Amino acid sequence: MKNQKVTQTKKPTKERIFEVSLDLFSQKGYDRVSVREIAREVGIRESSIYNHYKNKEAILDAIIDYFKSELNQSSIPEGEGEDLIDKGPEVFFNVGAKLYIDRINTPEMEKIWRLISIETYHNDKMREFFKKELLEEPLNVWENNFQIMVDKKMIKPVNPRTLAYEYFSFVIFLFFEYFVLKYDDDFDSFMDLALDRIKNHTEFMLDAIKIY
Amino acid sequence: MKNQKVTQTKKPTKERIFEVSLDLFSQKGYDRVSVREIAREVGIRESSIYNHYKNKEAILDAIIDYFKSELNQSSIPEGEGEDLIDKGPEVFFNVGAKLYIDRINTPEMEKIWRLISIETYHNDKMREFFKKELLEEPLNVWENNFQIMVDKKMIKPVNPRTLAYEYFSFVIFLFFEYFVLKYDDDFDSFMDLALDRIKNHTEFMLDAIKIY
DNA sequence: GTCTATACTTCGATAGAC
DNA sequence: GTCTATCGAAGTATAGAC
Repeated sequence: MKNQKVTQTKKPTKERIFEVSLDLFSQKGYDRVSVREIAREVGIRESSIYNHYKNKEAILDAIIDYFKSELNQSSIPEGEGEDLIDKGPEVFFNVGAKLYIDRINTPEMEKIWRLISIETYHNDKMREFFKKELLEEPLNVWENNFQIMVDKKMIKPVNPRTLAYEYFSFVIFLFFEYFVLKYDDDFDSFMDLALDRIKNHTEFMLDAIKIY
Repeated sequence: MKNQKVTQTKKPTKERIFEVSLDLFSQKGYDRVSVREIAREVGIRESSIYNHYKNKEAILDAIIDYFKSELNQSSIPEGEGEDLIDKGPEVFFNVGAKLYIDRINTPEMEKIWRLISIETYHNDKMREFFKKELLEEPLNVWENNFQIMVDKKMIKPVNPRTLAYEYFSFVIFLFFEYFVLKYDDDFDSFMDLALDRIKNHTEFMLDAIKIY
């Protein structure tokens, strides 16, 4: 409280650099944002940036680290998956959808998703992260779940890997459509746009695989 | 023949600039390729580039123009769509899949697809092109086709827009996976990778909507 | 921890000789 | 149509005073 006498709640400079960088990176991409620009927006000189971050890339790394830690917090608790499956495919699909949406729930996370979408295209580190953590790992989880459902005869005996692709490719498509194609068109959040579409998708899939 | 006396078939400089630029752009993205680099690869000085193209962006425009003209050549002849539908959903899906694959059949087209995938992220012109020509238009075509099939009671009465999304989101996903995530991993062509996957996808969809 | 000043690099593009 | 030479703008980063 000592340094915040009046109305102004002054954030540490390092935090302001983080926020401004995220804003700019997510709008224009890492390459198209200069250190000068960040400094100007923060209200300091470029050279001062280097008192807080080793270099420009270190800012990006900090953002991704933040993203990873947030992602871990919203993941499924170990072992709870199978209990959920027993409640039937409907429930499982709904919880699954909610899980994705929860990971994009704040403005910060939405910006970082956008940033990752951009940088996946020309940043090797980012592409590997996307491939492993955001694509292969979820695909494996879904395949495993479908396998269990098939084994328990809760759904038709379709190849679980195929089902995983059928389910998840639509999710990736939604991300692509929202974070790449529509990002500047309007300011609806991902949630508003995605909920109905995911509902249609899960209903279609349920109809396709449920046992009457 | 006058200038090609010996073994060397010398392409015009303008063509070589086109080819080299496409190579480099598709590997590294437009921004990360310099005019100097193009010139070096072609074997001339940077200033000579400007005798053939007004500026760097004009090279990119030429590539996209080439892409558009190639795309038009491989599209469905007007009016042939409905005849095809009458042959049943199986045939229609197969022809549809072949249509996509035909558009990526040459190394040049594959490179341009990759380039478009990259530039869609930060080039406004490119993004609009992708949205209209490569996303919305095909979605509308598929929706229309599904509508006809529903009307003719060839498939179950599912919302045709939903079906269009279900079908097409998988295709977009394949593109994304191949042109963005896997591009440097191996050198299989898109065709080799996609054929089986598309087959699984169309079989799943057929099973989901066909009337027994 | 912020500033001024500056080093160093790379970029797209042009002028003008040949 | 190619070359040499060069410009101006913009980028990242560092040194050192305060």
